[in-house]
Amino acid sequence: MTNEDLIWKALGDPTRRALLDDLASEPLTTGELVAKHSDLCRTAVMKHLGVLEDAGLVVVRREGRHRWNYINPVPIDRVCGRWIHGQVRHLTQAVNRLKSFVEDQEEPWPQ
Amino acid sequence: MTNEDLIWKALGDPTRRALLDDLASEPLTTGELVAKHSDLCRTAVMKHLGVLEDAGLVVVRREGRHRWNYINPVPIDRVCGRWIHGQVRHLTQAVNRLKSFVEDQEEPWPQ
DNA sequence: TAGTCATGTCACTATATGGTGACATATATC
DNA sequence: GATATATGTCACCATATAGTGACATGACTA
Repeated sequence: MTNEDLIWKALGDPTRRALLDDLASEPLTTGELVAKHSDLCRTAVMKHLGVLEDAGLVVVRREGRHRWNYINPVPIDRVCGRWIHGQVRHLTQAVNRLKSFVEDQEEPWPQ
Repeated sequence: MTNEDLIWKALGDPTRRALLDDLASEPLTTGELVAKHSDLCRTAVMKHLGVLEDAGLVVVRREGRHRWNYINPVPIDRVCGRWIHGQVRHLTQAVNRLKSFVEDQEEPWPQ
């Protein structure tokens, strides 16, 4: 399991992306995050934070009895650069291929 | 489960990202993809292709007894634009927060 | 020091997921 | 038509994952 795999797996869960969204604007304690997600118990939030921390997407600072969770956008940017831009590099030719085969189809392809 | 959730979930598996890598350079039949992944049985490859198709990341064209799998980079680009760029937008201030708190720590934060 | 508050940890459950083999269908080829 | 080939489908298994409640730890506060 490479670090990049950990990042993708962490981002694969909608709850974890929501947690990252919360942390994007400001660091929050675990308790504050739990308060924002009334549908989850505290243990579930902590598990998700653990996954995000293992992936390096969240960095933790302990202060007294508080645990401050910081988003770490660097890995996101790295993955975006290495994989997604690599994919998008093929966009033009792939779209051309799609166009040429869609001419023989009735249904349009997914947006 | 929104379409965006399906995309992230599909990208969360390393095997599926490898399949997309294969399709990035050229469309392939299912049999050709199976040949490229000797560690997987054909059924497993087809399941992964089904997940990618549900997410709209792969488009299928049937030709006789062949099934041609095309990558569809449009959703990847859309997700990259809507979520990742939104995350990276916070990069500067987040990095500043990280820097300021790291001054009080010994260990550097994950790369 | 006693109590509370926030966090950490453990055992457990239900479901999702990745993987497989067996069998069915459809198409090209002899 | 008989056969080989590529794909489709089904039931099944093992494991990973998300989630929960109960309990433990550790720090602030009266």
